[in-house]
Amino acid sequence: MKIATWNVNSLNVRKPQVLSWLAQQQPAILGLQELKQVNEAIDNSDFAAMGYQTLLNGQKTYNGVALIYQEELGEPSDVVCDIPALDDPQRRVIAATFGELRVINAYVVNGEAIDSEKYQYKLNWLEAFSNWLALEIAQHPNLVVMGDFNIAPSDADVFDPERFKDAVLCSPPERDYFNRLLAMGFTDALNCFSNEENNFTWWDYRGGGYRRNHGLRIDHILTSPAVQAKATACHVDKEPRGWERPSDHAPVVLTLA
DNA sequence: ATGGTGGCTGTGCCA
Repeated sequence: MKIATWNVNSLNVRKPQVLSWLAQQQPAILGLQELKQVNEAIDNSDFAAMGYQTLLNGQKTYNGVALIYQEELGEPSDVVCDIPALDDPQRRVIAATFGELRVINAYVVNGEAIDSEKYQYKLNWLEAFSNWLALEIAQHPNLVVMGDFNIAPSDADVFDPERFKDAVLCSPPERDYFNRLLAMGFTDALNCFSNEENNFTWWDYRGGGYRRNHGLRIDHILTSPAVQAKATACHVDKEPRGWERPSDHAPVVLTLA
């Protein structure tokens, strides 16, 4: 059983690629970020024809997240589209329970630059997000938290650490929030299974980032201990990043026994 | 080289 996350940077543009990738990889659950569409603009029948159902939390132009899941998983329960205790008009989270498995899919704030207001919004957002995850991991032994975290956890996750030193995506306060999640008992699944250097998930469109492998590892899958015990692999699927008109992110895939 | 590209909007914003 595979669980995956992918920032598609517009579902409208990337939907054919998402459908191709679903057919190729057959994940049980796929978390998408940056739909950039409202729910009403998304035609679920394309997914249904392939045996997938959708849970959508869309937004016009920016943000927007979804969970795409195999219909044989049955009806999900406890669907949540907002972080409790955070008044946030931006559509950045969607969570649901599939049988015994709780899944949270998130598009963390980018933050732009550490001297910007958006960076403060990011830290406030991460505070509420981490508080919520502490409650969730206490309630759900089988929990997966995945998505675009917009945090490179360590210098090994950055193609040029000097260039990104103390910059947004890499600053100590952001990394502190990521480490806070690990301290709660989550495992960084990709980091656990792959010791490869340069295991990047995002490459800037600008400056030939992908061609030069100027990437960062900012998309993650975090597993609770009971889920991690069932995990047999976790990897970045770089193939779609090389397709025509790609997203700037590659999918990350967790395999469970 | 303080740039570059891409998506969506609306003549800029966001990543």
